[in-house]
Amino acid sequence: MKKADKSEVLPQMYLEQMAEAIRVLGHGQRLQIIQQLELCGEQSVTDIVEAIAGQQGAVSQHLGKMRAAGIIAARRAGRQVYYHISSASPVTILNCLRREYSKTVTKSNPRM
Amino acid sequence: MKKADKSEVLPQMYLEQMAEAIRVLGHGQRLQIIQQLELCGEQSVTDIVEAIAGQQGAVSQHLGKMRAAGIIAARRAGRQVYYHISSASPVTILNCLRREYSKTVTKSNPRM
DNA sequence: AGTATATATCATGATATATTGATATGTCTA
DNA sequence: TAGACATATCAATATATCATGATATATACT
Repeated sequence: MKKADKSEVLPQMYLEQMAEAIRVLGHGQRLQIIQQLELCGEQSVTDIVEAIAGQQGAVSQHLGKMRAAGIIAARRAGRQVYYHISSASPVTILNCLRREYSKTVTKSNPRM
Repeated sequence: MKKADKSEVLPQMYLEQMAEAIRVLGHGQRLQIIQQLELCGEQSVTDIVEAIAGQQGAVSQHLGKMRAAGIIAARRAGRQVYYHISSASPVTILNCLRREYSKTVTKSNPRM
């Protein structure tokens, strides 16, 4: 097992920003979108709307939020806008959680 | 439009639960706590309160939330309760983001 | 020009989460 | 037992996030 990289403790301000980034991923439908993009590489908004059976407006807002966070990026082709994952982190994080998830959920502990 | 291979895609319900788990980490002070525990291995509530300069009640609530999510665990010793990280995911996720963070932030793209 | 299509944005009510101060619970020690 | 200390919980309010329906913008086509 690899020894944790004890690189310095990050100052609270950075953690705040990281927390913000994490929160962007903390939404079921947004994870669905990430999964979809992971699977198909690139998809138009309409593709995504269909794939995850969402509402157009809502999906567009999710895409906007994730784009603002740098998680995904877009390219316009005619009237469609194609999105793709632009950062490794969501995939890494999802994989990490998929792994955690497959384990039996560890119970917490006795009441105190 | 590409047809999604549904077998590899996690069902929305799981994603919803994952999103919930992710959201627990999406909070600056909670990341501070994780970092502190990562650094010190085990700490009492008071230790943590001091280390991150938080309010006792708030810190206790954060700890409770993270414990409920299985991220950390606790052990009582006398009147203190010592917490430690009990799941790899927060560390993995934090490292992942630390890595992302060190890169120059990629700008998104033109207005559409 | 006008119409259809794709996407983005806005306004808002509903819900969730955070923050704070106060108090309750549990545990030790004199 | 009382009193101090450590932790947890509660209640009230503030703030953030979501979902929805409506509308705006951008592009293509005729």
